Amino acid sequence: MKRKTSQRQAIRDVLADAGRPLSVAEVQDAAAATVPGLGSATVYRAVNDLLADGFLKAVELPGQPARYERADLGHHHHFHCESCGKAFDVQGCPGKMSQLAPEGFEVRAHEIILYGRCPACVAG
Amino acid sequence: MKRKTSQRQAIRDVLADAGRPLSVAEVQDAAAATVPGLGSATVYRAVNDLLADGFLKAVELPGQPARYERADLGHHHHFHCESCGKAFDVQGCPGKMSQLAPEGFEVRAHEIILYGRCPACVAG
DNA sequence: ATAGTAATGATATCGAGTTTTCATTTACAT
DNA sequence: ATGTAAATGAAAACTCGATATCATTACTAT
Repeated sequence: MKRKTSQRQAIRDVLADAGRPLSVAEVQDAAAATVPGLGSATVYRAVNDLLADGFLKAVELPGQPARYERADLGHHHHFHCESCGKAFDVQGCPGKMSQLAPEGFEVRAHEIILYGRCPACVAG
Repeated sequence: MKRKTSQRQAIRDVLADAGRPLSVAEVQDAAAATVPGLGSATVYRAVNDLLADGFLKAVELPGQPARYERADLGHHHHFHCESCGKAFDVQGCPGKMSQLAPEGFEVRAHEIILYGRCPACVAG
């Protein structure tokens, strides 16, 4: 049976409150503040369970380790800061992406990724 | 000094005529028809040289090995077939992507990736 | 034709992310 | 409190794309 542990609770909390997609390394760093000594294997296991539960969904960016965010966020896209490497959510979507595809292609989904610098990096 | 070999010629030809981004494995398969026994290390080396020459540019899709296509193609985006795994070019772009980003974000570039089934897989 | 050296191909190695192993710890039903 | 089985953490192993090594092949300037 499934058990509640401080590790899993901390990992879930970090992801629930992040407001942006986090990598396993980012989750580990953040959750280690609550649970010192937290191991990466534990984070991987917890994240995979949260994915299976449907609480998280994966955000894949080219050439990057997978990030994870709450599955209940609705349609949106992502911004990848080329300076600090963090990923952010961007609301809104131009829509009608399917029309870009040539005749004969069946579009099931789309992803838009913006690249640039986040506010913190623009300021710093 | 640089030398012309049948391998490099075949690799360049395959990429020049592909009409879509090819992975190293795809290049190897296609070029092996012209140059039997072609090794993957040779393809990696030739592709890296063509990148350095500016003849190719890399196309990165999430969770996929890098693909390569001609650098002279102009702004466009990509379609990834979830059935056969091939990548395709899609012309056109909704434009004004920068407006999606929240205040304070500096957008330098964007990528749009469509997912679905290509005509061959829809038919098959 | 020959020498010099870049290119090739088989193989080993690397590197980053992720999973597995396993001894130990710990949550939880009893 | 106790037993048992799930969870943890450290380390090893694994995956897979990409690079490096090295003996051999084969362009090309002479």
